[in-house]
Amino acid sequence: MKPGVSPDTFPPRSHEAKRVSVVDAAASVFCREGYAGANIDLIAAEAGVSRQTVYNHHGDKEKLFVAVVRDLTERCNAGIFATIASFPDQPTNLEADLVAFAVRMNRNCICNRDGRFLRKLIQAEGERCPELFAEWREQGPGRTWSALAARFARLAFAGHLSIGDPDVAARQFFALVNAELQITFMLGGVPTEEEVLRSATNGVRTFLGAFARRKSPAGKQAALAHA
Amino acid sequence: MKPGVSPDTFPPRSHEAKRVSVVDAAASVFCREGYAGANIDLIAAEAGVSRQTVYNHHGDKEKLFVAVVRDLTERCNAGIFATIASFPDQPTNLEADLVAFAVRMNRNCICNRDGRFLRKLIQAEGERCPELFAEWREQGPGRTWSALAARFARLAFAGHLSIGDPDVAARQFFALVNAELQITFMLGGVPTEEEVLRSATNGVRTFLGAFARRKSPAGKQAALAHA
DNA sequence: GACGAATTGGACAAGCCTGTCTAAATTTGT
DNA sequence: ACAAATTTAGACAGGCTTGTCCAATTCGTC
Repeated sequence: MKPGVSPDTFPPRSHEAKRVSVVDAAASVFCREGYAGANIDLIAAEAGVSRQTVYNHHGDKEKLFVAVVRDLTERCNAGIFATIASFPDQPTNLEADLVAFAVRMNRNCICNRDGRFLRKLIQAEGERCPELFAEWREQGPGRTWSALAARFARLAFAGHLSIGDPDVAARQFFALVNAELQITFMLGGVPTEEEVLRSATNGVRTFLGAFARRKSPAGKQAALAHA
Repeated sequence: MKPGVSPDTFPPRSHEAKRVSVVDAAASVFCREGYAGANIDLIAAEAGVSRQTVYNHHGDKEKLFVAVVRDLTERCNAGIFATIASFPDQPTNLEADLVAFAVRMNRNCICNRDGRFLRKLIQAEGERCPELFAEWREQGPGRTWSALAARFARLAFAGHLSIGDPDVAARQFFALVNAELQITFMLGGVPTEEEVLRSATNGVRTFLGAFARRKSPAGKQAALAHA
């Protein structure tokens, strides 16, 4: 019989599943307590395994930490690129499409578990492990920013935007869209769906105020008689 | 020493100076190593005092940490308000004045020692001490943001900007102006003067692209009589 | 059902850190 | 110069954590 239906206890897991459990629990504890304050016993308990299993899988605390950061980086990158794939290359309603994209990016990459944890680990331990986080910087921002800039450049090329430097525009887009969430992020909190939507709406509006083409390139925006 | 006889010179200079040394060293070590990883012996050595002196002045590690955060908050707030006082209320060249203001704010409040340390402590330990950082939130952002919003509202009232919500505009201004420094901030680094200037210039340009009055795009706005 | 591999729980040593204590040296105010 | 307060170095106990070892148990697979 399979005793895996009890919701309170851990169902039986494979070798690999336990490895993942340990990394997940370690991410949570490292974030909550900091590297020095993280306790292997607590990680083991939170993962539902014995302490010995943690050592069997990952060697020691430092190696476990590295595994956590690599894991989070990989998963976050996957989420970011998946979301970038949904960038509105051919928008029907530019403002609404960009807001929706910004909200997706927030929900799937920035505010979700992996995104919050990775950001906090980078902030807290970045200086302690220069080479590890230099690697993250190449793998993460180094690629995602240029991918995003390419999308904005395409929007501009198609006549939807009037952009000088696409890299600058991409960074400013995210700065604007998250402008009202900074303090929540700083304190490690999770913004509500309403806050995310409001910040994104305000941000996109300002972004388009600066970068939207004012001469009605495609014809649909001609309805908006501005000044 | 007779207590109460000389109310003007209560604390011997060296005594108070040592207290400050300890707080400064503690800020540095708490930031570098995290709260749990911070070692009182190291703090004492870095402050140039004995460990016992640390305990004499501040009681225990937790109290020392609280003293550090309060100290940094106070000093940062002073710097922020001093810089806000230099906000260009009557700009001669709006873009240049706003860029200069943004650069001042960065140099004096965000990138300096106190600003970097306070930000890192908030990010790293904010969740561990909710009441302490709730207090910071009231004392710091709660006041500085509304003061800044008031300055932008005045600029709008004077006809230099076309703003919907001044609070939103203030937050977006700083988001834009620091847009290109985010990763450096995240890793605890200090941007160069050139990076700060470039980010501020790009940010202000976009900000004005969204909020500058559109009536006279290329002319000198200072020529208009202020009503 | 049986066998090998993985897992568990607990004991264990070694090291580190906090916070206290003491006696000696130093500084401060008068 | 004197007396009180402060500072210092070092020792010290108590607690906690890491990483290892091991015997007993459970799991996966044939």
